[in-house]
Formats: sequence, structure tokens, C-alpha cells
Amino acid sequence: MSVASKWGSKKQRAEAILAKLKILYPDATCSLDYQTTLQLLVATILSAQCTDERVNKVTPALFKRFPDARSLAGCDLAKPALREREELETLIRSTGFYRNKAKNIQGAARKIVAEYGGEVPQTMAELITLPGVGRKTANVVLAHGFGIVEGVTVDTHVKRLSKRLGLTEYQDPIRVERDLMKLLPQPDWENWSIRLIYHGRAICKARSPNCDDCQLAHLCPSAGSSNI
DNA sequence: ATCCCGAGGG
DNA sequence: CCCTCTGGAT
Repeated sequence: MSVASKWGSKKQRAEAILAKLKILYPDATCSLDYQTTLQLLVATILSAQCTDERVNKVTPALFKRFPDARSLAGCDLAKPALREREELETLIRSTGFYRNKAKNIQGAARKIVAEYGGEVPQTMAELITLPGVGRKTANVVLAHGFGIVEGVTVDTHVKRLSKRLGLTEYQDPIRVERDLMKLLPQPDWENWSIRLIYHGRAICKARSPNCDDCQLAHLCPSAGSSNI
């Protein structure tokens, strides 16, 4: 029996999954800790290939030492930039990829100071010109920082679960995003990602998905299968 | 396709 | 030991 005949159309199933997610995770929000949009941007860059829990362990000291774009850019310090970057690297070291992340955070901060008056720009086109900022990071900053939903945030969890749920065949995040944008109502794009991430962390884990405890199993073509 | 990178789980 | 964690640049 085909997936379509057993579960209805892809779009119907997507909306049924969305409705169930809203019940399962009614209060789901971005789990990164931050006070300003700049801090949200920095925390999101740090979250690459790293748990949010770990990011939240380093950001209190990080944001105390470097509270805004100007301080991250090194403009208000007499110290040479290299010394400053080493200090930044030390503060974020445990998040992994720390050399690239430090370089990107400082590069992004400098560009924000030089070209945007120290304020995080509010468009996708501008955000993705910042070093270390791709479409995923830009979507997070736009949605949570500015309330602008231009697309669906596709990270490792959203990609994995959307594929397991039979809503896309692709691996490429851009194509996954395009499929999800067609299947889901625009006002739900952002909360879809947040809730799917919660579900991915708690139940539909990358290595060993807990299909026995999954409230979406009746809507999932991969449930109980080893073919995932 | 490959590299960057540490920490935690199994 | 190997895999994964809210990726992005080359």
C-alpha cells in the first residue's frame, strides 16, 4: 500500500502532524538564552553542531565580556585584534569549531558596526552576507529576533524528521525548506521548526528513534522501521 | 566532498 | 571506539 493511500495526501498528513505537535509541545520556544538580537545572532552561530544546552553554558560569560557588536568587533579596546580573538576563542571553546566560530562572530560584528550602525540587519539578503551566517541562522534571527518569517528553519533535526515523516525526499536543506514551505501554512513555519526540534531531541533521535513512545507514529511512514 | 572541533552518549 | 549536536565556507 502506498504512503498516500494509507495516510492521505502529504499536505493533509503535514497538517495533522503540525496539529499534533502543537498539542505535544504547546509552550515550545527558542531554547537559546539571549537578551538582544545581536546576542541571538551570536548564540545561533555558536549552536552549529552543538547542543543549545552547551551554548547556554558559555554565553553568560561571553555576553558579560562582549555585550554588543562594538565590543565584539574590538573597536573600544586598545588590545590588538589578535589578542581579542584569542580571548573570544577561549570563552566559546567548548562549543566546538571554536576557531571558525570566533573568526565569524568577530567578522560579523565588525560588518554590523561598519555597515549597519551596530544593529543586526533585518533582511535575509543582508544577514547571509555576514560571515558564518547561512540561511538557517538567518531564519532563526529573523523569526525570533524580528518576528519576520521568510522561510522554514531547517537544521539537522528538521531535516531528519521531515524526511522520516515522508514530507521530503531531499537531503539538501534548501530543497527540504522548499518542500516544507509548500506543505505548511506560512504562519506555522517558525513554530514547526521549534516543535520538530523538541521532538527530535526527546523522541525521534538521530541514532535511536523511540518509535514506541512517539505520539506521531500513526502519521509516520518510518515508524518502527529500520529503514531510517 | 571536505573541513572545522569539543563534549557527551552508547 | 563511533555517532551526534538547531551549519557554513571552501
